[in-house]
Amino acid sequence: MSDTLAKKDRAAETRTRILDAAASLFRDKGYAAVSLRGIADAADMKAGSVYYHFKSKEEIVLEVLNLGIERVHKTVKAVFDTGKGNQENAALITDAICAHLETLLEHTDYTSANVRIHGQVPEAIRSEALVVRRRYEALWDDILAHGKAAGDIRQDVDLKMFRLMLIGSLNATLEWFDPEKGSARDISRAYAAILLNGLMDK
Amino acid sequence: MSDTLAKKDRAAETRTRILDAAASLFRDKGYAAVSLRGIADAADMKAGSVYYHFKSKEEIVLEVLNLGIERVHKTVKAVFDTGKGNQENAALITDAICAHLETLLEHTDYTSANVRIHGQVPEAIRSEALVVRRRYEALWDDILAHGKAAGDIRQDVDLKMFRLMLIGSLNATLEWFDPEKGSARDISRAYAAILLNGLMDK
DNA sequence: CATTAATTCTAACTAACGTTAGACAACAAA
DNA sequence: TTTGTTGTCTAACGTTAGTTAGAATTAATG
Repeated sequence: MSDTLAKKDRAAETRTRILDAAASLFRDKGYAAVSLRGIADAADMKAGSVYYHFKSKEEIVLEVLNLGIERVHKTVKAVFDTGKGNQENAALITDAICAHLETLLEHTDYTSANVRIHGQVPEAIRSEALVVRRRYEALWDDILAHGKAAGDIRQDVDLKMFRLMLIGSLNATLEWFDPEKGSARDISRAYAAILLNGLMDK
Repeated sequence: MSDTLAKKDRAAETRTRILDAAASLFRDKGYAAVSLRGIADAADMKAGSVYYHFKSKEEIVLEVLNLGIERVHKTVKAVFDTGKGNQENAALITDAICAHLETLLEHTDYTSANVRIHGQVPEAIRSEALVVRRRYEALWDDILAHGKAAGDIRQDVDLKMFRLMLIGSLNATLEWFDPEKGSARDISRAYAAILLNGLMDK
């Protein structure tokens, strides 16, 4: 019974093991620097066996990229859907920023792999991955439009540009983040405060 | 006369041609994806000849990285040195942001190569490049400290974190910048305004 | 137990990599 | 013209890359 289930899932589990290994390696070393033999090693198998589950390295990286975006997307969307009816916009946007940043820094290699290697993969892959990425950007456009409609946002801010800066600055934390020197939560709070209120006094 | 000079400089010119080619390729494709044959091609020579000027690929990338940082450093430092006596801090910081961003987006492949591949090079190289990078970060710490001393900066902002966010968000523009859709100058202005004043009204 | 299906492994292929040694060319000095 | 220096080229080296075909293994079905 659970045997049959386990059997059915065995291939899927191996697939996941390969993807996990790939995500972690891509995140650490970049796309080109990771070999299929390296991925296979980390997934406890031989290079040739990987091709039973994926037909190329590019297929693996595409799935890693998409899973990465989908995970942040889900988290941030949940925050927005929950809060948009009953939270102030400042609090709502702050929570959404925290959701993005904490997922990026703590919860999964997929998200950080996405950020780090998106610009390194072959163009055909990148443009496929862009489709999923655009959906996530659109979510942020919704969040910001929601705030603007309520009149809580400065009129002179270009929201497209703000969204680019927001996501860019959050993703850039990967380059220096060290959990020993400050929790993801603290960093999220500080980032949100600066993005919402700025640096200068008055 | 100018013959003798040209002769003396010939090796240096070739070196520069190699570095230019390498910077441009690294910027576009990442570190591992660029081959010495590719660099040689772009510099109009054969792969073996490159080794007359550099002893390894790592030596090339280290020089590209360092030249990249040094160029932004020089530009931003000039702005700071000129303005710190007679400019308001908001204007001074705005100008420094513009200097960084315009150098990054328009003036040289070296700077953008640095941003894109710093996380991809072998650790030995990265830690050498970090020395130069730290000097640039220290310049920004000076700029911000100068603003804080004048009382123009909000007391509750962690300046170390702000500096990380500032540089990170500026560098991230590389991922989407397209000169056809907006000049580097316009983007710089918009970024500075958001960083200094924030998103929210009041 | 025999058979079939689902995985994994072995072993190889071609192509490309960074690097090197030594022949060759270009040019200045003599 | 000969010589010496500087720079480039050719050709190869050993290694590793992504990928493939087919044998070997494992587990489920009859």
